[in-house]
Amino acid sequence: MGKTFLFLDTITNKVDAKGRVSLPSDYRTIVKELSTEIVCYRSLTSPCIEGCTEDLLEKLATDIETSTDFFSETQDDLTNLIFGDAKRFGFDSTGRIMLTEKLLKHAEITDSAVFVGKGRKFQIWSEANWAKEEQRIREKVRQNRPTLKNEEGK
Amino acid sequence: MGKTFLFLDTITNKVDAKGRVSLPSDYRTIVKELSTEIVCYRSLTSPCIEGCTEDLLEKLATDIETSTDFFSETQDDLTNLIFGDAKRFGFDSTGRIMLTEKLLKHAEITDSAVFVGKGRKFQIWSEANWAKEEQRIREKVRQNRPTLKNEEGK
DNA sequence: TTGATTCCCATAAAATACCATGTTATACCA
DNA sequence: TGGTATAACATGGTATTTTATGGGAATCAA
Repeated sequence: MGKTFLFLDTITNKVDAKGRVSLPSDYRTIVKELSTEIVCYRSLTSPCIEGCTEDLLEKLATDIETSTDFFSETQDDLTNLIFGDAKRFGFDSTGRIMLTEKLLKHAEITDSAVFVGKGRKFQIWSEANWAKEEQRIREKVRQNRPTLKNEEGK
Repeated sequence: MGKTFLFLDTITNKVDAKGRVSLPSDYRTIVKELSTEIVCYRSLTSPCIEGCTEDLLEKLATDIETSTDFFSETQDDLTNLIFGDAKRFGFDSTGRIMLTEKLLKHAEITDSAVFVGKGRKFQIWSEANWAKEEQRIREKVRQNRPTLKNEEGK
């Protein structure tokens, strides 16, 4: 069991004409420490990009393999959905990754990217969409105090 | 505890008149790192080609040997189908493989091949069939979100 | 021979590494 | 505590490498 690391904070960086963005330096530290890479994919539920370490996906692959069998339809659909959309992103010596057109479009990002830490994962939003989302979340919490015991309820 | 090796992303490459296709460079990297080879066979359930490293097929063979009761007779038959259908594909110095007529026909591929990462495996689709398949899966997810208990890590 | 497969070369485009600079954050010292 | 030196960072620009892909020569089988 190695060390664990959390993606934290909310950081806004510029996206240049080629789609390059600086990965927040805290995130880069995590990647280096774990000797892994960043993987990003379109969020299934929100107009944002989701990211995590390749470690985490690797673990997911193993879990899927052991909980479903080689020929199951579930395994087929799940793996298509997750791994087919995910892409590995390495950063150069200046710490930048190059997001793809597909991801940028899904998240409606043009010239600014907001990195939002989510623990083991993080998200990348456009400024406008993140402003809306943050407001939505805070509003929801104000009206309905969260509880850890019942997260699945809804 | 080595690096992780996952087939990711969705990449479309041309199939030229001779039947040659570039294997995505990420995939080639995996093959080189593992000192293995690519194996392809007709999907048992979809109009697509399925591929993986020879390593994985070996693992499947071992699994069958050591836990015959784990596999039903039907599944055992299916594995026979796979091994009988599977063929090794090496890529040339420019990174291309040459798919067989049998495989191309099964997947209805003419001039474009879509490589879809599935973690330990990948698939190769025609553009038209993949568009349909992706839509089917995303529609399914929209109506019934899969439970990925391990998505967050442990 | 013919038709197919493998290997090699050429090139355009895309991805990546590298360099330079202004800015911000951090460390250091009086 | 305040002020300055230093390091880290974000970001624009450029150079270099990798990759996909077309075409041709060499090899091989029937």
